[in-house]
Amino acid sequence: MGKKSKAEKKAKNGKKKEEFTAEPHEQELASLLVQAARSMRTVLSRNLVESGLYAGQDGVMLALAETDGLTAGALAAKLGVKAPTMTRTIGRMEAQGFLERRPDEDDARLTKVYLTAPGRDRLQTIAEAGQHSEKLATRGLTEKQVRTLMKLLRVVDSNLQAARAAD
Amino acid sequence: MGKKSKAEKKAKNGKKKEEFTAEPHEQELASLLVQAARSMRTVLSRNLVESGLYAGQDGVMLALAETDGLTAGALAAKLGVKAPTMTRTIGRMEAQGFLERRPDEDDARLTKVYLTAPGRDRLQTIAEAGQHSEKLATRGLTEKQVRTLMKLLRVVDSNLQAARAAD
DNA sequence: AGCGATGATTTAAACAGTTTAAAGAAGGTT
DNA sequence: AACCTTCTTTAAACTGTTTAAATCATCGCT
Repeated sequence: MGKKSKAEKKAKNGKKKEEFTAEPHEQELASLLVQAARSMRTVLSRNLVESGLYAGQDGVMLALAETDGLTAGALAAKLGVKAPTMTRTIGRMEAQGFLERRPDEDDARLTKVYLTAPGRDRLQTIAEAGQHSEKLATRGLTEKQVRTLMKLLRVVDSNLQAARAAD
Repeated sequence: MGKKSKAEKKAKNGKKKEEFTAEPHEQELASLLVQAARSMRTVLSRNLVESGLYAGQDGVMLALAETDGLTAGALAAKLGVKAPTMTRTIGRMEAQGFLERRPDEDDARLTKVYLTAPGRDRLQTIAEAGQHSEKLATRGLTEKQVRTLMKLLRVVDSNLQAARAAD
């Protein structure tokens, strides 16, 4: 790959600043978690793209699959994002035809969100994409380790959401 | 909170679509991981903002703290993003004065990235922000559980990066 | 009944993060 | 010298995210 030949000539640099070079650097949980999730998003996206969704939208679909007719605010809270974020996401997904907004009949301040028939058709694909990603991600782990990981992640997520809430 | 009073009148809706309402929904690893990371990003951002950084930039700083003078490509690979993403991130951080680009002396195709003095000054703050976020995130977990979590996350990340690479 | 407070949603504006595809620049090879 | 390869950057097009302000409906109180 024609790079080694140059690497050797590199001893003359003379700009070493090792007084600040950190030790092998104990990797932090924060970076690690964010990075693992970045990888997951990418892989998941690749598996979701065939259904016309992006990673991040699947959470909305799954939440509605469980409880159809959630309000925008409830969805935002459930996914841990702010209301305007959810408004935009819902808007995009509505434009794609996966869900629809209907005002609540009793309290017109509320907007409830429902899966459309085409949206419901995607649920299976979404579930499969998630499972496939999970399979790739957990290669070499035992089922018990996977359960442990999920349990720990749930604790971490719950802790962090609590910390966020304490604004 | 004046919402309960309305919730009761809601039995008449008549638009139930329970034929598709999923069971309590076994939460997937994929969603869980992505969501936990979203929370982490938010909390970490809050702790980083005082140093003028955004979550995601800290990874670049830490990588350079360990090995100053990495190439743009090496940074991208290390953080698991594509080259143009890294170009943009580096550009922003250079504009903020935390790092600088210098062409390699021997191979002008290579751009090496170095921490500036102000950048190096931030390292301590960044480390503290990470530690603080970690502390919040792991409340109620034993040290051993945290180590387990990190070990499992490393496996997952490594698996996923391998899967991504197999383009 | 009307009016002001409350609450939910949306708009607007401003960033960061990401990707793919294409263009540029420099090296190495024949 | 011409060509192919490698690394970086540009360009274009998205999604995700936030804060602050605007909109609008309901609720509670006088």
